[in-house]
Amino acid sequence: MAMTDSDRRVRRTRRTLQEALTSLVLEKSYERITIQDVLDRADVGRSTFYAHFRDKDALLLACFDDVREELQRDFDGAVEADAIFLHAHRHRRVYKALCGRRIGVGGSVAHLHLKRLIAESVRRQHASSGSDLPADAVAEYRASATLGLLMWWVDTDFREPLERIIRIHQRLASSPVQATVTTGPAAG
Amino acid sequence: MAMTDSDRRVRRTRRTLQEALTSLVLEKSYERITIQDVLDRADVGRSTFYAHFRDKDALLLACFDDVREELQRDFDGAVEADAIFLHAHRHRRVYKALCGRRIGVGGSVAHLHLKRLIAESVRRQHASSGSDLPADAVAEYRASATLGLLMWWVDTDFREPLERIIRIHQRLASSPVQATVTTGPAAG
DNA sequence: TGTTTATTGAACATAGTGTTCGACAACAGA
DNA sequence: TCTGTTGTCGAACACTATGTTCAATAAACA
Repeated sequence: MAMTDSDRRVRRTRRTLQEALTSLVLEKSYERITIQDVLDRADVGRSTFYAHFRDKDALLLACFDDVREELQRDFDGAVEADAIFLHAHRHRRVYKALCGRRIGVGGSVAHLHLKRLIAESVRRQHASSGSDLPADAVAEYRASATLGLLMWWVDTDFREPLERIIRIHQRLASSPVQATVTTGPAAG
Repeated sequence: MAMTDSDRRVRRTRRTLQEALTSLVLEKSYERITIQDVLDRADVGRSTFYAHFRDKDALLLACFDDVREELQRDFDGAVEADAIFLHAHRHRRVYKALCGRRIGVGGSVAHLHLKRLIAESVRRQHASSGSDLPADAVAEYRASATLGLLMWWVDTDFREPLERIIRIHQRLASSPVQATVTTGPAAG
């Protein structure tokens, strides 16, 4: 019940299980991975698994946890949502494993958490702009957009360089696709 | 093997199963619904289910199918992505059941299909605008954004009136949150 | 070193999946 | 209304995965 991180055995088991899941996700869809698969890959006893994690999702979250905390800190500092691209690039492997299309049908636990983080960042930005649009709607719209682009980047194996994807994001986020060329000089 | 719609029994069974799943999704998350649950609710034999659908996802898609075909037609006609809000409003109950947060952790089969439809619409729009941005990235960004807003609308039980959500979408899609006031007159 | 405690491995009950098959009932077409 | 067709029933089956228990063991800690 104690299960503190101070015990080397605990650290080892958790790490092994997390790595097993991470590597499995690169091979087949998260949903089709069974706990048994993880146990086999990790070579860890069944009862040991349940001593640490409630279920598969808990393990997935744990995989994502360290990385997520770091992202949280990055976001608390920065105002720009761009931070997430830097972060994803730094942790390419983890993002590839946990956020790509491989996981689920268009979504995942990690996906959900990422969106929440981005949405908060957007909400902070939007708060100071005094718009009459519903804040939640704006946050949801922009967070979904950014996350969509991020997922695309992940799924295309980070083909575009970091600087380029950030520039793409900035252009998409700040204006219509035609970029700074508007149809008219602020009609209305 | 025939299983034509001309047989009343076939129609009845399929309808019953679809309605069972739809109603169950309103009660608990799609992932936690078992085929057994559907059978119990529908009062349909196990073997009968497999005579019609390969698995749970196939049934879900069938639930969504009629509605999806209609949406496809609407989209083929319209250039605007707004069409989807009209459609969602017309089929509130289905959208609520199949697209809300209730289904999965941030995503679903229906979600994926919707995004695909929206992305195609976006791609058509974007094709004619001659931008230097990667078309896929733009499509993914905008489709995710629109879908995110749509999901928000669904999850808030269509609180905002149809006209309002469409206007919100247009403003979000066509410019920064500050709306039509740009930072400068087309620099470059 | 001795003590604590995480891990093991097997066993178990439970639950869901997907398939089969004979008996039955509902159907379409004449 | 009759007749042949065919969808449905329901029970049985093998199979896979889940989640829990417990005594024995091995590893870590201090």
